[in-house]
Amino acid sequence: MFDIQLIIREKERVLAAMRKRNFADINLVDKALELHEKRRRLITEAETLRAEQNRRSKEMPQVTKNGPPEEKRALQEELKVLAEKVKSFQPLVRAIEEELAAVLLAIPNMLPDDAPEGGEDNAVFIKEWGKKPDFSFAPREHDDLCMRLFDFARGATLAGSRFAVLWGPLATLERALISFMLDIHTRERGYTEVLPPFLVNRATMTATGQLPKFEEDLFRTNDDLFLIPTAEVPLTNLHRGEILSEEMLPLAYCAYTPCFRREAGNYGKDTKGYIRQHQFNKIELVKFTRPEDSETELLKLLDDAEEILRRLGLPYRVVRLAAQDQGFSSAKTYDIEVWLPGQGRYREISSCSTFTDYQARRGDIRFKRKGAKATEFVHTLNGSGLAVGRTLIAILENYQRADGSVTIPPALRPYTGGWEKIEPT
RNA sequence: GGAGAGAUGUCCGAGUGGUCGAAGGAGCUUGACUCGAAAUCAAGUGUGCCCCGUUCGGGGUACCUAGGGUUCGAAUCCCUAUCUCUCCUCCA
Repeated sequence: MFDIQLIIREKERVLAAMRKRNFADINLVDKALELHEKRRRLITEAETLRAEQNRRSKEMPQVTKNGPPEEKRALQEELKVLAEKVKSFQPLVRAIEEELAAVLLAIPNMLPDDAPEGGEDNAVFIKEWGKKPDFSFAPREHDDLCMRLFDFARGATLAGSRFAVLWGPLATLERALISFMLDIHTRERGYTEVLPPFLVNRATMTATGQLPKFEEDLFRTNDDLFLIPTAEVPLTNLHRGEILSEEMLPLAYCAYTPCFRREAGNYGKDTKGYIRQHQFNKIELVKFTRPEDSETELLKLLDDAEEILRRLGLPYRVVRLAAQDQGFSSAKTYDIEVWLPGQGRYREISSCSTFTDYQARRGDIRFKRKGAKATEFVHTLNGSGLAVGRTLIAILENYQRADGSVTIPPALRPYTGGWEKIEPT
């Protein structure tokens, strides 16, 4: 929910941010102002009448007890008319408020002034880590290795395109990665592990920003529940409608969940291999912070995600997304991109963002400072820590050997029953 | 799936048609006491919106799970939904 007050106070800045995002419906801002003004006028009028009704109504017990019956009847008649009038405002006000809410829900989050201009190609390089492996042979792509263990044909039989079955060592490797990542985040990085529902309702999807605008990206059930596209959704909604106390903050949660995405609009993109699936596993990190802490907490969260790649010895770089490439609800996003030698390029493996108070506003997630009277919205942050399937791909491609076998990174071996490699298939 | 009970403020909990934004308690804040803490005592302590004055208040309005309804008037009565609990049924 965009803050109408911000529009009133700083319309030009809001518009500038929307233009920077290359957001089409810029007229939403004027629409919001207009509706807000209309609503104010209506409310003022309706509440004046209502006050009159309440005032007169208070006379009723007195009149009933002591007054003559005619006086009571007269008062009743009068109040009936007033009540009708007051009630006639209800549908008008509600219609306007619904319209205004719809408009405010459709406006993307504000951007910080230093948000980089441009789109996908304008991401700003932040840093890189690790040494790209040197191969004495032409490195293969992940699905070219372990060919029999990635079973896209049977995935298609069972469900359709963009579904896969993993066999044997790959299934184990995926499971090992999940435990490995969760252990690091919970034991070393202070996150509380959560196992949330994988299906959520409309209100939950609306708070984090997937609804109402992006329904076509989601899988929906007959019961009007949605399969989560990321654990960000249930984790961020954990405190929806709550007032947290300042001492609780920052809160840090992590969760393993499968993620389900329609991938609408990605036809023909990454159709080969395990890169882009309708269902994939992800470890997600979510934080709730005071507004003044969100910047530093974002950097910490980013480092928590990077740590997984460092432990696994996978080379990566970090970029800051340009305005047009950023998510609708996000104010600032860092992507971690892992090196994939088979593809010969970096691919996104984690996206770490601050949503400032945008999701908190939509989900009514507030906190109260010690000693303060007023409540404030928290800031919410999240990032992948990491996308499991893509980590598996990165291991295969970076640790492949000439004979088609794959070395298991040492840090992971306690989780794979001590295996040191996956044999070629 | 069947039968019944319930949902009140940060928490616990009273309230069954008007004087209820809501008793009481806990918590929290401030003050007193104290070298300090604890204990004790006193005062204060929900949120959104609208209007007016605009350090900071004042007035109004709405909110007692949500949405409808009855009524001049609803936390209180009726209907629906959601959730929780108990019993039965079923189930990994």
